[in-house]
Amino acid sequence: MLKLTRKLEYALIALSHMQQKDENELSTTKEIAEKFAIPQEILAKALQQLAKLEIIHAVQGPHGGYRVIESLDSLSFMDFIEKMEGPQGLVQCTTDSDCSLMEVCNIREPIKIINKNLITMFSNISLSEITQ
Amino acid sequence: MLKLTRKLEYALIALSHMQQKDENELSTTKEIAEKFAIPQEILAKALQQLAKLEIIHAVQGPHGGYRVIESLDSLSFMDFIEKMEGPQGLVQCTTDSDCSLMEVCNIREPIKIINKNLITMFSNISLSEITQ
DNA sequence: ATATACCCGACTAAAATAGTCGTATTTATT
DNA sequence: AATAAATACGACTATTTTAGTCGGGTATAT
Repeated sequence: MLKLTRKLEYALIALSHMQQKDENELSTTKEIAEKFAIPQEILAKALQQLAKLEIIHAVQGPHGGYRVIESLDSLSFMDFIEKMEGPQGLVQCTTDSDCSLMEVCNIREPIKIINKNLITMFSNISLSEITQ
Repeated sequence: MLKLTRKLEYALIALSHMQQKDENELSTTKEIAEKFAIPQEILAKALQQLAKLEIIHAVQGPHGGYRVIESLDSLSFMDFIEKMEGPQGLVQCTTDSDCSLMEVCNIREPIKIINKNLITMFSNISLSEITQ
């Protein structure tokens, strides 16, 4: 219920792994999948998404692979999550604004505040703090 | 992914509703379900669980219903969540300690810290702040 | 007795998450 | 030019979690 998805976990693990390497050294899906015992196909998708988001750069062909593009300092954990998984919130009405209870709901405001605090907290964490 | 379950939402709405009332006034499942357009059967279960957890008190028979027992000041949002839904954490290894990655995982420590901060934040919120 | 309300377990449905498969594309190497 | 190593990507299936339903109980005021 408050758990990160595996996709996020795998992406973070991969980013952390790539971050350790030298500037121009590439990592392949296979290499990472084997090292961390992650299903290759699903890791592949996560990496493809990271590439599309321009968080990593992809090099195709033999001897290809991925490397981190942007400094992960400048990307917050919150932005990362939302780029990967879409808008997030503790309740539907923070992202959607079409909840059937809307009119009668008696916990909307307090929950909104908690939600805001949660998002603030995650926004104050840079990705590089996680991937080192 | 970071969303509260409906069970929690319904329970909070019901608690907030009951909290408005006088000390000894009872609320029935039907009354609450109708007022907030919540499926009666599922609300019933949530209320039964709250009763079992001794957060509310049940009175059976006609003219029965529920009322809040303990002051909701003394219960934290985190405890409430875990009483209702079991142990929570951003990743499995915070609650389970049997993740296959365990040995190789390179993001365990940083995620653990974030998790701890999240739990601390939720622990510093009292239920009464939400139900007023 | 009866009706109202809580109690509870077993079941089904729906949605979100996780994982698989097949095929295409790019490109270094031979 | 052929091959092989790598990414790209959509369609599919499986699993797990969440949500909701149903059917039968028990307690008790009237």
